[in-house]
Amino acid sequence: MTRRRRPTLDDVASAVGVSRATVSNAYNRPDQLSDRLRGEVLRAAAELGYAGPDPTARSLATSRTGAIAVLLDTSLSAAFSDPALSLTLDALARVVDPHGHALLLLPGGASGGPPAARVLTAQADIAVAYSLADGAPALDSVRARGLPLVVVDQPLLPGVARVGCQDRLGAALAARHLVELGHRRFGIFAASSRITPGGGPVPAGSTAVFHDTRERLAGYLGELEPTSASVVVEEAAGLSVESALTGAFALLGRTPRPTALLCMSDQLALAVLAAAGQLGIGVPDELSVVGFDDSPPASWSSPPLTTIRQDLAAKGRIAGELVLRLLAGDSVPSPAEVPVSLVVRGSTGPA
Amino acid sequence: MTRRRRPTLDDVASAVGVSRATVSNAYNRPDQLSDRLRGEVLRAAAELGYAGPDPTARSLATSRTGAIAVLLDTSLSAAFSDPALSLTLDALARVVDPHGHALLLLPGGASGGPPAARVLTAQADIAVAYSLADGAPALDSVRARGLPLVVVDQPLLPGVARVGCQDRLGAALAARHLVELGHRRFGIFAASSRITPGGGPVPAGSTAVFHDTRERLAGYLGELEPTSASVVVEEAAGLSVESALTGAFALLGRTPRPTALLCMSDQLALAVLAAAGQLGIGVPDELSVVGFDDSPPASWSSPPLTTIRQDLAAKGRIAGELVLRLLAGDSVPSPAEVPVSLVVRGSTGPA
DNA sequence: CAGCGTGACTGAAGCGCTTCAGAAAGTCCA
DNA sequence: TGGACTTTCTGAAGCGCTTCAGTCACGCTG
Repeated sequence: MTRRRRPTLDDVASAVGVSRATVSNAYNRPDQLSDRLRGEVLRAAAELGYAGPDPTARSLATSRTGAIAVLLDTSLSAAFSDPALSLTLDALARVVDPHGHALLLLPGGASGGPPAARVLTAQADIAVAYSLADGAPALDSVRARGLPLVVVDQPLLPGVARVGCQDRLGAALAARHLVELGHRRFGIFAASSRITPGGGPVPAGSTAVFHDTRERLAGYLGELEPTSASVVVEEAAGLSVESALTGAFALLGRTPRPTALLCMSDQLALAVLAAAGQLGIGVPDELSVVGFDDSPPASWSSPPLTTIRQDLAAKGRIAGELVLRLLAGDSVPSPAEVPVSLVVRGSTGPA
Repeated sequence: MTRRRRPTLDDVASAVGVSRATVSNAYNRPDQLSDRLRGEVLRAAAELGYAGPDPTARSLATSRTGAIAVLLDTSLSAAFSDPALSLTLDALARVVDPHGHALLLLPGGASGGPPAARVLTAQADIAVAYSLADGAPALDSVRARGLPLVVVDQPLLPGVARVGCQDRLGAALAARHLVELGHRRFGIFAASSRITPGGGPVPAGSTAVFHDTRERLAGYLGELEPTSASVVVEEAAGLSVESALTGAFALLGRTPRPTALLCMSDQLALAVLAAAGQLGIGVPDELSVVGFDDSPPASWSSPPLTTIRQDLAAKGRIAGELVLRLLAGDSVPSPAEVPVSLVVRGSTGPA
């Protein structure tokens, strides 16, 4: 099979005996030519095996690629084992899809985000960054290219559109709930939040590189500190379920054991539930656990998880709308935040 | 802020006083010019705010986009709630990433795959189809464009690279295991396998549109039929956890209740475990359950799941290698299959 | 019948880059 | 010292498409 050169617009044009522009119009502006001629063009195209304008060439001419670069902090499997990401991205995709935009995934590496070079050579009209660490090099590349940018759950940057959630408030709600239940010994469980993931106890005053971690921590502490309750902070070593479990065991092994655990995500909270189960610690009798996100698995666990609900689908949808507006040339919209609320289920009880 | 036209290669060239080709070489073939000049070029580029060759223009000139279109059967959230997909895609990404390829996600719609138009306009060098229904229109579009294609868990098509697993054998192993444990009343639990998802009992002799479902069913039945055991087949209505649960309840509500359930994925098996738990049916005492895939959650459940292991990461890696070979111009490699094996854990026992 | 609006189609100028066959200028060795 | 190489850089031809300013012919109006 000699792989003949794919036919081009010109081939179709000369086959029909019209100009190249006319064939282009047949595909892109049907109103610009008579139905008769258009039919003829399409027929000739089919005969020649011409599948429509080459996407790349079209992109060059229109300076539109139809792709949205999604900058992720981690590998794909790690990223998608987080239901919150899946939901958010799905909602985003649903918004932009009807406008012909697909998602180009740029997974992160060791540096905490996609390599700069990848971003520079990615074919995309706009970038969406999802919970990248502060100062990730990928963000500089986006800027260098002059690509519009939407950030999700990240600090607000000048000239950048942003959507997030009321992290601090949510954390405060969670903490207040536990305080009101009479708890005095607290543990806070964070995902890996330092660039070099080691995990373990987090010394007071250290600063996370992730915006949401920082904010939630501030929310928890803001509520707890006035009560003079005891607080320990533990950080998971990585993003895997295994490292979450390890961290959970460490937290439950502290003496005196906290009676209430504030987890920065449902994933972490579920790991705590699993660990507590294995250790024979009764939830909520001996231990109260609060999650964050209210992702679907939160309601399936036993006991079902008390958590902070944020509307992840709405967050994704908003991100999608920001993308569309930026792409339409609107000026950078003001940052948006989805509201949070406390959802009390079965994993919390009186101290 | 007047958004000045982005600088181009030419701008840099004339700023330095060299030809356009030299600037191009400075980026793509450093050996083609002296280090001194290259440094000068890069410096001028930085000064002008030139972030490197425009990806689209480069693609047009090289006829390489650096993107791999991933054709999915479902929405993103549905797709990524399946750990098997995440793992496979992650492994694939890791293989192709070092070669500069990113994944362009084309989620499926109602038609059971991405719309044909999306495929025709997607900027990609090659397509990877993951478990699409037979005859999905997206596949025709791929062919029409003359894009190379790698299919995963799909029937072999002429001129297409394929990787799958030993579905039929795996299913047979699972069934044999249960037969040997003395079971006589079987239930088979399939994911939604008809184009119009209704769910419910599956009449004997009906044909699934998904290759793996078909093969696994054949494997189960091939082992069970000679034993004259009773077999009922149930299909989930959709891909969500909810519909899996609904199907599980339906299956457990049959009278007489099957004592052994063969599930076509771990996800389905876990749903059965959850349903059994709620109904107070003891596993493995009153009910044996076997999954398929051996995805990570299979070993976390209680009881841990007996399942058919397939090396998902290997499958993804092989898919990635097929992609690279096709992209390198190799002729279509012969189809590959990852082996399967029975992993006996705690969810199966004597009848 | 002059004048004009309209529908249908075309010519040509890009979009920004890669690449290949040279040209120019050194370098080396006999 | 001169021919054979090398190294370094350039000119120009694409890559395949979109788009805009027209051209042309036609029918309509007053």
